[in-house]
Amino acid sequence: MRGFYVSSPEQRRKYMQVRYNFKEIEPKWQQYWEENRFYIVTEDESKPKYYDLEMFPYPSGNLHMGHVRNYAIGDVVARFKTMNGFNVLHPMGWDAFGLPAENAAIKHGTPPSVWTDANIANMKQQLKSLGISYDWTRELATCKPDYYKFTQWLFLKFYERGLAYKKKAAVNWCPSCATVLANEQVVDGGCERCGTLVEKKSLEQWFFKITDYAERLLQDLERLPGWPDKVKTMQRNWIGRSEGCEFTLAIAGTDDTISVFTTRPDTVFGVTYMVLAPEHPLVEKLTRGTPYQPAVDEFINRMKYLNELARTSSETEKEGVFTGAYAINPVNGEKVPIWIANYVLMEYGTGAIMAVPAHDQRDFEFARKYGIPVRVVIQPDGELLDGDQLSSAYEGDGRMVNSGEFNGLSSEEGKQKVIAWMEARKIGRGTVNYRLRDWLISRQRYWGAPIPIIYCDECGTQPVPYEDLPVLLPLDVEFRPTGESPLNYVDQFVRTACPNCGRPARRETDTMDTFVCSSWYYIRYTSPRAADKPWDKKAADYWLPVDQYIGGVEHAILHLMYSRFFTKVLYDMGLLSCEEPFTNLLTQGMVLKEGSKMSKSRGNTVSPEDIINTYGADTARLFILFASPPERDLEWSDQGVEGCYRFLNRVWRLVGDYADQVRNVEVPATFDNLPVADKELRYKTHSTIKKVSEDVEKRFNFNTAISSIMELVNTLYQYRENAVQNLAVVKEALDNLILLLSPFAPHITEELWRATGHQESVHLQRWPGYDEKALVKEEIEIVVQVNGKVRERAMVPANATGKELESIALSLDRIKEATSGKTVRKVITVPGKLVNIVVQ
RNA sequence: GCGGCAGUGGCGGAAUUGGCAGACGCACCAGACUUAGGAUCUGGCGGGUAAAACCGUGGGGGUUCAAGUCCCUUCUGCCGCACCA
Repeated sequence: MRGFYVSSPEQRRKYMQVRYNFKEIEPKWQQYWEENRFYIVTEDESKPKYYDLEMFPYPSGNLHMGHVRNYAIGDVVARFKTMNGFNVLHPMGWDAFGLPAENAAIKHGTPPSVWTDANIANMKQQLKSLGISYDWTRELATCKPDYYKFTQWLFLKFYERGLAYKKKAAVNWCPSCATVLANEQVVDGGCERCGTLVEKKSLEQWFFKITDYAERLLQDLERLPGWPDKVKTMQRNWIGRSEGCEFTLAIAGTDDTISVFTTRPDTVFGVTYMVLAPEHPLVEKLTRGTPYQPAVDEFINRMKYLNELARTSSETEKEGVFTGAYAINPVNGEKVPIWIANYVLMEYGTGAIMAVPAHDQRDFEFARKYGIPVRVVIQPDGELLDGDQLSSAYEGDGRMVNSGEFNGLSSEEGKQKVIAWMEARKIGRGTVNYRLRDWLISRQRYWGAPIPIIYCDECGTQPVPYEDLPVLLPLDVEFRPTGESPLNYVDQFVRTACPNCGRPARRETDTMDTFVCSSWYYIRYTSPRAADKPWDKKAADYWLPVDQYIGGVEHAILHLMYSRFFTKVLYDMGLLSCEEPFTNLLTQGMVLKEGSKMSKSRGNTVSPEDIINTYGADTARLFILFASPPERDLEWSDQGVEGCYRFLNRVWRLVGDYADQVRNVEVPATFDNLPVADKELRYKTHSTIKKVSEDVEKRFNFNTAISSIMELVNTLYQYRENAVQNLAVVKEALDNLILLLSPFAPHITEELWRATGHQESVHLQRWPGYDEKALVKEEIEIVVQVNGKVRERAMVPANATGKELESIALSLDRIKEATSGKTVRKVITVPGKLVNIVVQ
């Protein structure tokens, strides 16, 4: 370790003299805070509440720098709010179900529960060594029966409401994790966790009906001014609302119909063909026994073996085959050919489209490839489009043409009129479609909350009665190398009695997606030991919603949308009083080293434990907050850490040197007739209070808050050079320095606070206010510009008017020089800032 | 392709409402103290010049007395979405 290498005992002794002993003071104060129950809170109606929450971690075994950043940010907020008189709830827990525990079990033979408990113990100790102000009495772990009992309880509530249902569906299957994935967990066609290419598999699975809430999830984003626009935009895109019209077309020569969804009913006269998704149920019926069947079957088979990515990428060339069937366009009675094509998806809309090549780029490309006519039915102003000449589709607005009775209408009017026309004939209606799909929550894994369902041959699917919860996960299970969930082999688990008829029945062996567990943990924290209900409503009503939520932007869609969904459902059930769980959201950036994300595979990780051992928790926290504003990525720098360590030592020496002198000094309420040097120190003290308060409260810009504290320290070092010093002014500066620094570096400030004569903990103090009078300056420096370039600076009375500034500026020697022989055309004055003289 | 964010010294970053570009820190240089320094303190530190002038916030154009900040255009990087009818 640089800085700690010393070669002789004398050197070591001298060395240690100038460095504070964090190894002694950090554990000392951590123990003191814990013994004195500093951070344990209860509901208190006399104070405003503040719920400060950081996303709880998966207990992988070790804290990484991203965690340290997350929790350091949260702790500054918690301590700052506490000092400002809020009753602050700041809890921590463990998102403890999940696949890594099973992988560890297979690899090392350790049961997932044992492995997880050990990891939690280790990480908890690491968190404690950071000195974060958590109320540990509220600790929870989602893998414990007293928690997942209520995850199951909530599942049953959803089931009762028809919001949990089972259906057979083509689902995303990760062959490596041997489980299904939610749509949200498929990234670029691969598994979010391991990257393996996802396959489609048809399985009976449990879903949560999040689509019922699509509109509210979208609308209520408006109610979240405290969220970053970026996250709201991502959620909006994910929900993917589009307004349009669904209508049916008859199939020529049959009694069958095809339903389609379109956002452009105004182009319906431009339909020159139809497309069904290859999986569309009508395809077989239309082609069976026809000369077209072999080609169609061949095409469908080929599509089946293409993975999702290749199939749905916009890069993929459009292709398709004609089915031999025709549909009747209801608006003009035309017969149009029905094709199947790769670019139409069964999952969206009705799985079938009307194709208008003149006004849809995808249809255009397909039509050109297969020689299908392109008919213009929308003409933009000042242009005359010709379907045969077009080089791309015209997707903009215009006037309807070739559209019978609708000719001349604008696209906007046309949409309304065509929908009305279809509604009048009962063949269609205006509808809204969402890209959002229902949330698939089944996982074919062991280490998760069992889905509380029983299958009885007589009674069918039966929910486990509430009084039988929790459905306990057996802890002694055998992992076989089949990749299959070991729950399937545990007879005592699978075999049960039907709650309805009492006959032998089987338990569901799938467990729930861990995102279910993390969708309600912030509620459980409000009454974590409630034994007969998931939470105490009074406690939840007192604390919720979370005032400040802090975590990585990687959860922008999944966790944050699921939690919003849960909150809305629970609100509708009357179990919660708020409709949105997180009032303010801060998405922190990543911690990088050498420009890329820290990861074991890259070998560029920095261990928080090592940093804490070498420099102490205060230094680690300070650096990570100082190096970059929280929402931006942070480049790790060992030298930067060193710099923060140096700064804390500088504070330590400064306060230490003054400690004996100021210990018994009283700071008066007002100061009168101070000399300039003392006034300037007071100005710095109070302007720093103001700056740090605003940076922390309004902007979360901890980096600039810390830099202004550094400036105060620099000013104090300079003041210390003065022969005559006012110890009351010094004490005022030191007290405030320690108070301002305390949320960032809680241990060293506690030690120094006591050293300067205070009996009570620094963390029980009020956040300092600033003295407006100390910020008033009689004289200030202004800048004098000629033609926008700085030519001189001048000290002027702080309250000088524009006119006065002008005459002062024009009387300055350098300005006279710079303007001599030129005509003054204009003088701009900004009181308190500058004068700009425009000359020709 | 669409949407969003960003681009400022050798580096991390600051400039909050259009008003002194580069706060603070790192690195570097010099001095002091010193048996010693990888400790500490003091000073310097965008380019340029003897000193000035002058140039400088990815590039080009514009608005303005004044632009890192506003407008147009363009390049680069990152993130999200991506055949969603």
